Amino acid sequence: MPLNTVDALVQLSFVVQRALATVGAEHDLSVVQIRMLGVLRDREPGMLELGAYLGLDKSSITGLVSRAERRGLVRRSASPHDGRVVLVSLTPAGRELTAAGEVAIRDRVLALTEHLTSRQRAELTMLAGTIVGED
Amino acid sequence: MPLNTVDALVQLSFVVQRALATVGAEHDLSVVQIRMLGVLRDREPGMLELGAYLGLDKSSITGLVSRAERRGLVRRSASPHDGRVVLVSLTPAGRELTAAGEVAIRDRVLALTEHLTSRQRAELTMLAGTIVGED
DNA sequence: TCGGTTGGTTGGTGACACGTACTAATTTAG
DNA sequence: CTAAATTAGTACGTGTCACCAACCAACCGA
Repeated sequence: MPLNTVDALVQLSFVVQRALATVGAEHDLSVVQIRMLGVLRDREPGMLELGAYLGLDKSSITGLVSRAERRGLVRRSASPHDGRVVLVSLTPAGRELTAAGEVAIRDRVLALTEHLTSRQRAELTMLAGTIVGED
Repeated sequence: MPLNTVDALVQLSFVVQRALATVGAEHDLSVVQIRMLGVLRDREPGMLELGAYLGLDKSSITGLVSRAERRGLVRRSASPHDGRVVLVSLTPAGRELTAAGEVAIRDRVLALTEHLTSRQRAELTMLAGTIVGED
């Protein structure tokens, strides 16, 4: 019995999230932490700004960053421009782990599309890109 | 800049999950609870079986069901066939909430596809269905 | 310079997930 | 037909993660 659009998208999201969680578990990372590391790849935001990227309250960010900092993945530093702001950035160890996770996620997610032709994969990429409003 | 397949799927999953979380929040339901209610729509599983559907450990299910039970959404009952088994089913209130959530989720998720033509929507549904291995 | 705003942290609460340890019921072996 | 092993579920402790409210320090505008 074919799925309707809603069920298909919802189920797909669960499958992808499970893939992310599985990869994360191999490195003791939660999905949220993976997202955070991803954000930090090419940014050095303040706590509040980081929270905006992740859709989290600032008080949630404090703990998230503290746990990652305790593991040496991330670093807090003072902003030279604003004494209130705490900038967050990847440490070398964090950057290394991020790179490794990136590869693992790529493999795992691409494996999900193994039954698609490359044409279908391109089509899916385009459609997903439209929905998420790629720039 | 167009996204690659992996990023597109990952971002799409976050967008859909956020939609689910938003709808859930309107009814004080987490995404996990929404999933659980969805599973129970047409089943009356034991705790362990429910855990298998959700990919959760049995010890996680105890709390999940207890919280829903406390809210009157779900009911525990003894299995007539196996004295060890606790069957979980929706109460009328739970069924009502599930139906309301279903409509809200449909609206919210379909809204995500508003920039797609109906042909694209059908294509996306088919591709997603292939990935999740619809039966 | 003083009052308001902004950025972060702290502390409290609650959901959720896991592993371990335990009980009760069932099944299997001998 | 009992004794041992397995199975279903709960209880408890730990940790992540999310929120809100209260707070402090730094900044900014009048």
